[in-house]
Amino acid sequence: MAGRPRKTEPEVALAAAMNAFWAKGYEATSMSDLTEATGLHKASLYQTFGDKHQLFVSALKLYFNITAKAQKDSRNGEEDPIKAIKKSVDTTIDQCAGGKGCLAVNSLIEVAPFDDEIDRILKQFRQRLDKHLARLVEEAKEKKLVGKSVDTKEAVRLISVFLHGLSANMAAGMSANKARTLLHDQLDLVLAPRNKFRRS
Amino acid sequence: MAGRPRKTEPEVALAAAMNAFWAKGYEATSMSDLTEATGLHKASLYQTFGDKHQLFVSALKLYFNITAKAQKDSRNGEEDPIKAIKKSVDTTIDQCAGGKGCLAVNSLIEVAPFDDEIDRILKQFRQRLDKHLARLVEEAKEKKLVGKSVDTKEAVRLISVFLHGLSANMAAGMSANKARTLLHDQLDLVLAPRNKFRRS
DNA sequence: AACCTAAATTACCGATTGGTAATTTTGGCG
DNA sequence: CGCCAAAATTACCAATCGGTAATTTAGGTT
Repeated sequence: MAGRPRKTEPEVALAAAMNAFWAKGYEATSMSDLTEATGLHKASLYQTFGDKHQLFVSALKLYFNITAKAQKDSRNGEEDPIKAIKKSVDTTIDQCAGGKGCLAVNSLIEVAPFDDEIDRILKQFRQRLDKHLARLVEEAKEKKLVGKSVDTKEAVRLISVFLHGLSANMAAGMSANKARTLLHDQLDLVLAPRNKFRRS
Repeated sequence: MAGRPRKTEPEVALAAAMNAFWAKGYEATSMSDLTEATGLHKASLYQTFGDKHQLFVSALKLYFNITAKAQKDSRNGEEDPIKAIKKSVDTTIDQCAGGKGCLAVNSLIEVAPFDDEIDRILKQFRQRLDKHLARLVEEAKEKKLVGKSVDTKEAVRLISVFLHGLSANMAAGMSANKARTLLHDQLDLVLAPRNKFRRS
């Protein structure tokens, strides 16, 4: 029934491939980069994961599962929703550290504009994270930790877009500490009670 | 003294090359894409601009000159520094419109991490734009249009990072209108008098 | 031990990549 | 006109790209 045993588990190889794409981007990561990263020969990669594009899709999905799990974990044992928000976004920052940025944001710029499937996946991913943040903001509003005047959707968007910007900067060398500092300032700004006096 | 007259001015070809890089990114833009875009044959491109990398450097520099000029123009005839800030960033948004994002931000993610020269150029570019914004914020503070408590450097960073995030989102389809709306909210937040009550 | 199955590996493919050398065309100028 | 310089063009290159077919190796099963 069983043939020759595999020397590398597909999950391990997929994680290695994900890291390769993460480090160099989709186009710049060649099949030979992937064989080197995974330890699998080219033909084995094709047999196990399909072509380069399918492998990238699988890698992206793995990235999302890892990210989603990290987000969930960051919530564990944290009652204060504000602190939960901070832990959540800090987790995101940590993921972007090391000059890599966020794989999702990198792909958003590099491949989503020319690839409908990737675009769909990334949109879905973004929506999931936004909803996660939105729930926390709503919770904070219910617990009066944040003013009613704060529009949840708007606040989430302002945070989300800011995170995209941080990822871009971290991909190009911004330190995790600086990113965290800026992010916390942004959170304070967005979640603070709004003053009603708007400039024209 | 003079040889055969050129049928395409180098500046025109360079602008076309810049648009090609802008539309597809550095890696994904092949020499044959560039010949098609510029109308010049491959060998002519090499003779005029050097290799692909040098051409990209020249294209980036052109992009910066165009951007700097647009920023300057947006200031003309505008007394109110706050309005000048809005016009300035709106100009940036307009430049990112059409699903292309900002060439500088795209390159920041795609090529800066692996290319010291590009990294240097982009850093310089960012600093220049930040200084431009900083001048306007300072001016606004002097004219009491913005509270003293606003830290100029910090405010500029918050705006700049946000712009990066918008560029990433616009590259993946966010409309210019939505981007403008978010950006204006961000400006209102950042430039509004800060409340001193910070959450822990 | 022989067999079967599936993973590993080798060898190969056409197309495209970035990049050059050699040649032809074109117009200004003496 | 005829020469010259520079742009245009053609033809070519090795290397690498993503992708496949054929073959070898290894281990569980009978």
